[in-house]
Amino acid sequence: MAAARQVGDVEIVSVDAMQVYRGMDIGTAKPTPADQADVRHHLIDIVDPGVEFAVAEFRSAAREALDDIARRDKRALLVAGTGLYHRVVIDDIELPGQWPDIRAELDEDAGRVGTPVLHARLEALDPVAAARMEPTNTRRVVRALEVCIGSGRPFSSFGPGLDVYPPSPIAQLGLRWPREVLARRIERRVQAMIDAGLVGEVRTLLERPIARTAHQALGYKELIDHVEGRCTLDAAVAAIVTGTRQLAVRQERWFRRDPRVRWIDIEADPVAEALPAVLDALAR
RNA sequence: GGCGGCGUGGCCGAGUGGCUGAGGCAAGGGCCUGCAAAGCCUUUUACCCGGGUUCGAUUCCCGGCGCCGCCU
Repeated sequence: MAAARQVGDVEIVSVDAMQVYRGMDIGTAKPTPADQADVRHHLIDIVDPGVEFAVAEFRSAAREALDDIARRDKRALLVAGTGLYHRVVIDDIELPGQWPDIRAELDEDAGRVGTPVLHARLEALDPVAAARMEPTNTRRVVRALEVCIGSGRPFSSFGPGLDVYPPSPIAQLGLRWPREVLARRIERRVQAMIDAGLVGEVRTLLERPIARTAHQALGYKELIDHVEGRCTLDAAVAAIVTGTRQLAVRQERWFRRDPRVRWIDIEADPVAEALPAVLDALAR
């Protein structure tokens, strides 16, 4: 926000798997209405929580937003929380497509015979892909098989893979906090969300159907458990805090692998400490 | 004061006279091509203290300390 305000012709693009959902405001730490009125934001509130929404849909929406911004001679400042979504937006990753029937069958098989058996099947169809995943990782094994069977091509033949980082005109900055500081900030942030009425937001959300992706959002799934009587509020809050801490570590690890990211170690004030680098990147 | 129970790694929690120590959580390290705020892999750390029995005790006995429950 500080950078966008200062520069003027910049619009913010949220690259976040959960801020896309309407009605999930407090728990996803969405920019306030005031902030959104001040600087134009994209990809926030674009879909109903009842809708199944995933990386492919996100990418098309992101492309449209970026085109729109370019057409109006503005510049985009992407703010990323979701590593996979971010990658797919900036790097032209080939997404193989979906075969729901095959997938449903595979999911059922996984439950019945166990994922390692499916992994063995994958090994026969696509040894390269099989070697790249743990035999127990149901999600990945099922998806790889779904693509092999559905497309008739090995899963590993799609695109160069996420581990290749081609040169990009997009400057990437990563802000990094010391773990202990981060832990304390997360505790405060979660408490602030509760104080701001997150439980009520969850109750409202539950009045209508929620699709899988929205349902598993950190801060929401725990509070749904509480609201539906499966745990105390304190337990839910504690789970959100540790879950957020773990997410932050996973995010850092994900982005750390991208050699194109330039890291800025924050000591106390992210705005003061990162703003020069952001402005510098925008100046190019 | 009496009686009973308990005391295991950062936390919860099984268990055993030796075959080197279930599991879960947390923490550390890592993975990731359509659920990604999700999913998965991996690593580290013990048996309250003192004495005794025994070839050998975290496990049995005695004492101490601490905690919990019941009684007075």
